[in-house]
Amino acid sequence: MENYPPMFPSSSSQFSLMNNNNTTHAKEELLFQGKKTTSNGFLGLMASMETPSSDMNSGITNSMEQNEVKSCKKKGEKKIKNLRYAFQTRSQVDILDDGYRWRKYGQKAVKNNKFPRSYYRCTHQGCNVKKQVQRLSKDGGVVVTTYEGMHSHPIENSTDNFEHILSQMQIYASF
DNA sequence: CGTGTTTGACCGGCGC
DNA sequence: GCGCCGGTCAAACACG
Repeated sequence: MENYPPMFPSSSSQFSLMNNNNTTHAKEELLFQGKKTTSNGFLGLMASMETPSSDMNSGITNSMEQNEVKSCKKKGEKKIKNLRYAFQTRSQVDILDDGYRWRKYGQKAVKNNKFPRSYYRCTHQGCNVKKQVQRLSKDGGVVVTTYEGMHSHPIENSTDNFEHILSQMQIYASF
């Protein structure tokens, strides 16, 4: 997996948290102050995608953050440079179906959090996109979804995936 | 029968 | 070196 075109328009709003004094739990804190650039209409999209999921929950606090994880494994540089996208969504359900098919492969309890974290992986062959879903112990209504990697294949489920919604939104927004 | 979930074991990195 | 901790594996299980 090299540089596939990311499915999220992610150009300018990029800040890396690797230089900060991130202790272990500072990473979760950073998710809250993700800069939302008004340029991409993506956040609005995310807002719209969680509404039809199950529970119109009206309060939307999602932030997005991307950091390229390079060179954090051993010494020097690293072969796999993963892109990580962390979303924070206010929803009652953990499963935010984005149109891809995910297989759960693990669940662990994290410290400083009473809710477990779930690990998912894309079921396409050759597609190593992973995501992990976690919710905050402080506010159980907030779900943090972290995508890792980029999909190298089209979306399978053509019905009500959010990219489909996005394309329609773009069509409508062009008027 | 195929596909996805559950869940304890396992493993590697890191701090002490 | 050891133990903790976060991430992954895989066998058993559930469900259509």
